[in-house]
Amino acid sequence: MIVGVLVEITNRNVDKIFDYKVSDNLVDDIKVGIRVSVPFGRMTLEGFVMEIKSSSELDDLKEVIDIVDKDVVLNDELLELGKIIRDKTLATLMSCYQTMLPKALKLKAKKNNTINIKYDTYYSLGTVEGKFNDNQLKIIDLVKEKGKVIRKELADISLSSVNTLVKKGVLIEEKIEHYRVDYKEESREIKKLTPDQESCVNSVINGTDKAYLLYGVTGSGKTEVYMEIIDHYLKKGKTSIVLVPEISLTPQMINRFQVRFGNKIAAIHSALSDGEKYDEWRRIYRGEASIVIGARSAIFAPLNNLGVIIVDEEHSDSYKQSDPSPRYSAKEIALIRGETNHAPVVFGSATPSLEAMARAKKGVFKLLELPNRINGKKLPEVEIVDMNKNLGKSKGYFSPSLIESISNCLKRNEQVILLLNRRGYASFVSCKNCGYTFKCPNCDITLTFHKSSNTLRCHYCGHGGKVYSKCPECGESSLSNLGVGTQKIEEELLKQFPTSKIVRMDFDTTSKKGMHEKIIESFKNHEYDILLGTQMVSKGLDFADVTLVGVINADTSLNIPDFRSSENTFSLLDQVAGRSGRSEKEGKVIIQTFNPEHYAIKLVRNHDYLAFYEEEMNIRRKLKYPPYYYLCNIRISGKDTNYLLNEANKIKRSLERNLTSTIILGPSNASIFKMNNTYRYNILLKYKQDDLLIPLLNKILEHYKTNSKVKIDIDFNPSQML
DNA sequence: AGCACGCCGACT
DNA sequence: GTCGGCGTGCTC
Repeated sequence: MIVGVLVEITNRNVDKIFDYKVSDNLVDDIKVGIRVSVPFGRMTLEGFVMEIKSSSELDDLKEVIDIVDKDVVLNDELLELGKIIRDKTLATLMSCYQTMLPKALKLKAKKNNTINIKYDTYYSLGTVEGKFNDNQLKIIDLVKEKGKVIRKELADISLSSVNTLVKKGVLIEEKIEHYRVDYKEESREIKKLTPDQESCVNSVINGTDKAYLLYGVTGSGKTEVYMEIIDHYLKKGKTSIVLVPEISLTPQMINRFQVRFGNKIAAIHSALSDGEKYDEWRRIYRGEASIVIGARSAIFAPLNNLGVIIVDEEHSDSYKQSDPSPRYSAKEIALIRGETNHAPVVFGSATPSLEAMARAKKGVFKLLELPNRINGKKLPEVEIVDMNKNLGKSKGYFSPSLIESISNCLKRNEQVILLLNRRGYASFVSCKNCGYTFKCPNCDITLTFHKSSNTLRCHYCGHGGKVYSKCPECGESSLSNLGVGTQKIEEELLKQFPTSKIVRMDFDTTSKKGMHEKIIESFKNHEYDILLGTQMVSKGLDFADVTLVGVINADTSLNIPDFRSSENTFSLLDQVAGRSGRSEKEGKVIIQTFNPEHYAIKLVRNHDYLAFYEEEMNIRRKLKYPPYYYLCNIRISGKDTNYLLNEANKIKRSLERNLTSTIILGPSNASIFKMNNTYRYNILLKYKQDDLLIPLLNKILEHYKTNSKVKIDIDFNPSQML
């Protein structure tokens, strides 16, 4: 027997199958998809068995040293899926497999993990013979009564007595696997669905479409729809995956699923330890959990019999992995797994991504709508405050209107959420007086400020410009790249409302484990009047007494150098607006901005997503952005700038020579041009369809794989390009 | 990823 | 004459 093994090195030079002989004593346990250890050069490595065969083209083979797993860790579906992801992302196959597995099962070049299966020790009765003392008799009686007793219980009597009895054969010791995560019994408390919700559920469970877009306003009860669909498949013996952005994977959210489905769920989130994640993985693998709820990587859950895949908050950019390769989109993988398992995929959002809505309009996804809030309440009234008119009056941060609304809200003993928009809070220049920002004439994105060269540059095409000392719009010398933090806002807020209780929720205050949850709980319990936070407060929170949402600065996210900045801004504002007035009391929203006429802000007033969609689509078409064109970013990095730029230009010329229908931009400096003493250039591709692109990029990667001076990273549909 | 091989510069 | 720099190439 010969096996083809993919070894645990994530490097293009060895990302291929190596053949090994299998000795007779291992033959019976060899399966495709298990891990084995093999000699590799002078090293001993682990690797996945990719194929089993009887002959090899080489005749001098080494032998497999040992088998690591009894059971398959990569089943046929995942093995195949890895190859698809490799082909789509141009990552190494090994990196694709590594991202599919929990840390405990990843191959380990070094002994970097010692995550073990946890066992509980139990005792049962053996042959009861001889004389016993009091402790021993107590133990024997207890075991006799219960049949099997956990070590901890016997330890209360005497552990040394237990040990003696084991030695004599009176007690038999047994280790039983124990999961670190515990789920309560389900209560199967099912809420009555509205006719709208019911119709959405029926469309999916009776439908024949491969994918659905559930477009439902904030508070319209999308989660209930998901749960009902899942329940339908559960009753048919089928399993489900629910993808949620990590930020909304809160204990409350998990609890909602647990209340309904009890221990049939497995929740995979960042608060779990590696050991807990491994336990959840095994429960899924063994079919003990049928509903997997988790962030991006949960799309790789080793479920059999997949019935449906839900992608909640579909517009979230967290579904795209951008940093370590493979740069995959969990949404795309959801469609692939859906297709192979004949399972529908349901994408849900109150502000769908343009890509999703465009596909829905084309009929690629079936559109389902929930136009009303579940409690019959209207969406909150939104007031847009022009901060240009508030200059000087309120030291910038709070308009009289916001102050008044907060004050009224506090008087009524209701609660306030304030959003400090800090997205991409960085290096763009804007006028403090009028809010003017510098934009690229070619790409219509905000230019980024480069301190070192004192220039403004476009990260898409490389267009550069000098920094002005005066604002070209209003002529004031008030250009700055300053920003504010939540701490500063809290101080200002306390000056205005000295008796109010304010809690901050941002990266700093939630970095400690459990703090996020704690802040939410205490705010819910009315220990605070005002919740002040960054993007974290915009999603999923559901507080009955919040009747005012204030956005302190709507513009920051509008100015980030990204063609999606308008989309992200509209989505953020509409989502955060949805936190207000979710229960009986009517809600209000105040948005402070320097750009009151910008469509991404103006259209939030009437929650007019569809008007925003139309307007933004026009821009995308004109500027050749998604969903009209696909993007692909090629990053070229290395230590030697001159050499690098020369190679980048060579790559550009090669692309130009071979691709006829692709637009090629750059090379331009990446926004963080120098990082860890390596320099980075970007070449950006825009294309509708180009069959020659992937083969050509593969050729380029092949050409540079032995060149240690140039590193090439390719990112299809990048969510951001740093 | 490691590790050896190999071909040029500065030393006992 | 040798030690050692790290560019290049290979690992079933």
